Amino acid sequence: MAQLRSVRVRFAPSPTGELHIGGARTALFNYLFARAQKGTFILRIDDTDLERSRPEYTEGLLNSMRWLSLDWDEGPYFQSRRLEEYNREAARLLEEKKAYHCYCTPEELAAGREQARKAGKPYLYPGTCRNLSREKARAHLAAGRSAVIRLRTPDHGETVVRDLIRGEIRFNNSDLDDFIIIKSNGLPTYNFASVVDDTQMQITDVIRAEEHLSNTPRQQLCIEALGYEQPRYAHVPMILAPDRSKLSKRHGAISVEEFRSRGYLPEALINYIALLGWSPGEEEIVPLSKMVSLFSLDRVSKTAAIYDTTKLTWMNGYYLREAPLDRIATEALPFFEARGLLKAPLEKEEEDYFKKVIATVRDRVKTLVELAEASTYFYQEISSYDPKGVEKHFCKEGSADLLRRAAELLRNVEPFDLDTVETAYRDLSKELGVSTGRLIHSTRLAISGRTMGPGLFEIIILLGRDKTVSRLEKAALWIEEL
RNA sequence: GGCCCCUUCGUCUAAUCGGUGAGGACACCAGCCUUUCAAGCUGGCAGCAGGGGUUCAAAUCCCCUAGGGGUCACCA
Repeated sequence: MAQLRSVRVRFAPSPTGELHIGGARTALFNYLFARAQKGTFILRIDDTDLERSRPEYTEGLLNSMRWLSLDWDEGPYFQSRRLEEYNREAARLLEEKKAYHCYCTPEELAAGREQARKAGKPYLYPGTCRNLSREKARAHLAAGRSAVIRLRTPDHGETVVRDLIRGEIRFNNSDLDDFIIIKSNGLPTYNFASVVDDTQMQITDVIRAEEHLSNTPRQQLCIEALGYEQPRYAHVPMILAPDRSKLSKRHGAISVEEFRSRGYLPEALINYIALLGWSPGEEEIVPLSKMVSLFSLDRVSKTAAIYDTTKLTWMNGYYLREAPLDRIATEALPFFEARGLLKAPLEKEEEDYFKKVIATVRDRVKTLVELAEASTYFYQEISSYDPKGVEKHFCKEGSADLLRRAAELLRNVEPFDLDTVETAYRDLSKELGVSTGRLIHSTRLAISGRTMGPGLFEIIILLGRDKTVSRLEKAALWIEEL
């Protein structure tokens, strides 16, 4: 079908918490759709819930979006600054008798619901105030009752939602009641505010989580009453927690900020969440720019996905290994600072060394937290030796001597470079009549405190002659004191 | 409970008008490589929720059952 209007989509979070991966993925899909269609991506903050909305959450939301490089073209718009729009539209509906004031108290409504529950019947607002006489209304007002505004919805017929992902979904209007569009505090409800904004902002495609599917007929009814054109809808599957329940804070790391602080790279997180509900085709490692050219809604699945950080972690390791060194250095620095290994800003020399350390260590870690952890011995003296390693490599006869001979060798070897040191080391092991492995393993433990890590000779060269020699001697002494 | 959506390896998914030994990725296991740990390479394990139809032929279409999820607020 020919595209008449250029595409306009929006991501409309409510600032009641940090951006979590479900929201991030909805934002991503909107972003991809907009970019793929050369359309406009709008950010709107749905902050009509006075109780729960916090400005600091808005700030966090924006930060997370920026960090993920989900840049938007318009906004952020704030619903709280558009209240006159909702009131104007509501007034028009009132005028046209498509909406009406309702004076029922929350207590009365709750009582009705309770009664329905007891009777095992579904509760629908009974329409008490639907055709209230002027006198009755005045009486309620005089009695100090406050009013809400409800939409007058059809009792018969059906409302059909045409969903780009799920096809036609039919709802009986008789199952829908006259729901509230303006609360007694004068603020619009979600279903109404959302619709007024979407129409006024000329949103062409509403792409959002499946949890909104059931609300869609209500919104379509609003749009119909307002006399506007319906947007297209696409409800993307939910992301569920590992226990199959709806994502919430109790499920551990689910906010973008948390992933960030746990040492995940934005490109890895983006790539991973894209795969939750969307399939790029053959290759799963897809950078954001590539995603744009590959993205289409008909490759979005209908099935809810359970998120599982195992694959994300693998992917993070991949990006950690493959990304340009400078980029990793930038991302890693805060983690090195947090461990007290470095303090920004770095001197030129410090920075060069830092990059060398990262280059040798990054191949075997999966997160930036691990990267910093695995780099400590390049910055700090050895405070303890791995106990299992001690048992294996330090407790054998002659271990201390072995290390002393190694120290002696390294003190004198020229030039102090990878090949020369390695050759000398192999020669030494022959001369001493021990396996090369034995010599290597005990050296590694002595200079890094660990049994695993980068190639030994890389560590030695990077650490430098002086530190290596002194650590070997220190270890020899330590063994003798055992 | 009413309404709505969904159901392919443990997890993410492919198989887009019915014809495949049901493909890939992560994880797991084994082997190779190797100074350790990773990485990499090779191989392996593992799935169409169940039951009925329709059809020469069903993961794919229809119905039922079961399971999961969502929603029914003066939350969004």
